Amino acid sequence: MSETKTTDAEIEIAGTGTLGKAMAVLEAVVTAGGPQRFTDIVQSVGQPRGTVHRLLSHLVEEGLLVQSRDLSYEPGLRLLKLAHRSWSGNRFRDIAEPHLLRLHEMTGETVHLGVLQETEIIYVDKVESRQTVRMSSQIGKASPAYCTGIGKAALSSLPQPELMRIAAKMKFHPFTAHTHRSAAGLLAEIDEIRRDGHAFDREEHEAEICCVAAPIFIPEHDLVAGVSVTGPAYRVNMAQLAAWAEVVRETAAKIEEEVRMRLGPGRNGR
Amino acid sequence: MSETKTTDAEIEIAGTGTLGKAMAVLEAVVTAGGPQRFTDIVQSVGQPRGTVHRLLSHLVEEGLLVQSRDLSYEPGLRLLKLAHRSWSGNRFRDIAEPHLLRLHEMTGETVHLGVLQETEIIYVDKVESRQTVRMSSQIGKASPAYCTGIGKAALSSLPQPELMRIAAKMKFHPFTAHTHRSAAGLLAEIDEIRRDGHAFDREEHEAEICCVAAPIFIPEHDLVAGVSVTGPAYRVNMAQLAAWAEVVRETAAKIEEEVRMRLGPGRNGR
DNA sequence: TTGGGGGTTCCATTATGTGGAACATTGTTT
DNA sequence: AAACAATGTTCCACATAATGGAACCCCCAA
Repeated sequence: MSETKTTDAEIEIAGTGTLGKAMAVLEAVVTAGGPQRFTDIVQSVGQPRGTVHRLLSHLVEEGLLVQSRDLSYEPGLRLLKLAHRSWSGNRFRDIAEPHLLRLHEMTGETVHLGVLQETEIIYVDKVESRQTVRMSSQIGKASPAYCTGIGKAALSSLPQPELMRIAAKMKFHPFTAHTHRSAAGLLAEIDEIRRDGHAFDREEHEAEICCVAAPIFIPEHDLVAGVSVTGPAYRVNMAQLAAWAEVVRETAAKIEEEVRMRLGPGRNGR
Repeated sequence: MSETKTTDAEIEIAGTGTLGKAMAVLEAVVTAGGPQRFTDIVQSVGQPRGTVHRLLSHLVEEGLLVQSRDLSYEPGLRLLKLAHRSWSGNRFRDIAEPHLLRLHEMTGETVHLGVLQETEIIYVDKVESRQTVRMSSQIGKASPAYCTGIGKAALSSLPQPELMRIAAKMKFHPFTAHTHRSAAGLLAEIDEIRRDGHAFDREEHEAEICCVAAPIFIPEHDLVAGVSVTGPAYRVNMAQLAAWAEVVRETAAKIEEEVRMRLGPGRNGR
């Protein structure tokens, strides 16, 4: 009933019934990055005050948010707990882990594992080089696909129509002087990446940060991902990155193979 | 109405209306630690098939779960993304971080920051010693309070009635030969911890793993937490831990102070 | 062909969520 | 001190959206 209406008006921000609204509120608070007061929240999600208030109290009861003494709302610990369990139970990450460690040993630099999710890639694991200032966990961080090594590598393994669909949704924010400004440039580079089997990030997302990445593509499990080796430009120049390209490709291939082997084909033909 | 029934049978797992049920389903899948089939899930949450099925599809639409080709359900990446943002926007962790790094430099061993949540402590940050096998993220992990250094330290800062309330809810699982088997022993130790200002974990949770911890108590923000230095028993003996006790206490004190300063009093009197 | 164990869909019923408006509280202005 | 504004909370008539038992549809094995 809810869908037969074919309402063409309020598409987009609808969200799935009640759960959707609750998640929108949760997202609003979490994304804000600081304590949010009731009125702030009402504004960011465009819902009536009464509704938002009830949703908030439900979220608090569930431990997804906490309300502090000054009445503002912040993320609760339930989210961390859930995420930890979902992360440590993730088979893909688990299979990839030893390969990431090996790649780290070979290169001495930071190694990332990321999964493509529409237009962005989400980091699911990381092996750190020494003492990077920011210590653990980029885990869960989302970055745009078009300006990261893993992102471009992952995109390159998609079938062309799918690539085009996703590219059409991208917004090309110019993070640095080297960031792609439009789909055209990206798509051209993707052709090269398909030919080479690996992608570079030449300070496209963050200045002074470069990487080489290779795609991991397992369509049977709807998994489009990638591995990368990242380092500061002053330490790893392009020649160095190019020299690592092969081991990165090999690592990706091994992960791909092992995932295929251990996870088997999704038994349902399509 | 669902509660006025006073059904004494399926108490417990009620949950706040629709959101609560959805979270129960989510929790069931995430906790299982592997792909869950529809029937499994129906069993673990005691809800009718129709209901569970709808909840699952909503959770999938929201990206909290994904359904794989073989029809089984697994955690989706939305959870990681949310958790990352909530973690990196966490002021307490942010304030504590430099102190943790300093403590790590002084001791050379792994440093943890954990928050008490009823009967368990949840790790919110970690500075790793070298290459521990398990790399990043214990972050989000929950461990029982009664057998961890941070847990006992945190408990020791609670007012007695609150301590008793929580102690009454504990289930004393004997992880090792040194684990407290009952509240009595724990409470006695807590008295000592109150006197000393620090707590030890003498292989009570995991064999061969010891730690010293000190409490961080900020009632104005309902924050009961702790810091610890952890190491393998063969490398850090009790004498070593005792020697570190003071810097651990100092670190805790500094974090406490800085949090008070930067977060201010919760402006509402009570 | 029959039986059984999944998973999915239907749909009448009503419990649940909805949201506008009144209310309470605190801080600011005249 | 009275009027005002801004913010959070509560109420409640209303209808939307969740409910859950039953029918349905596979695929597989006896």
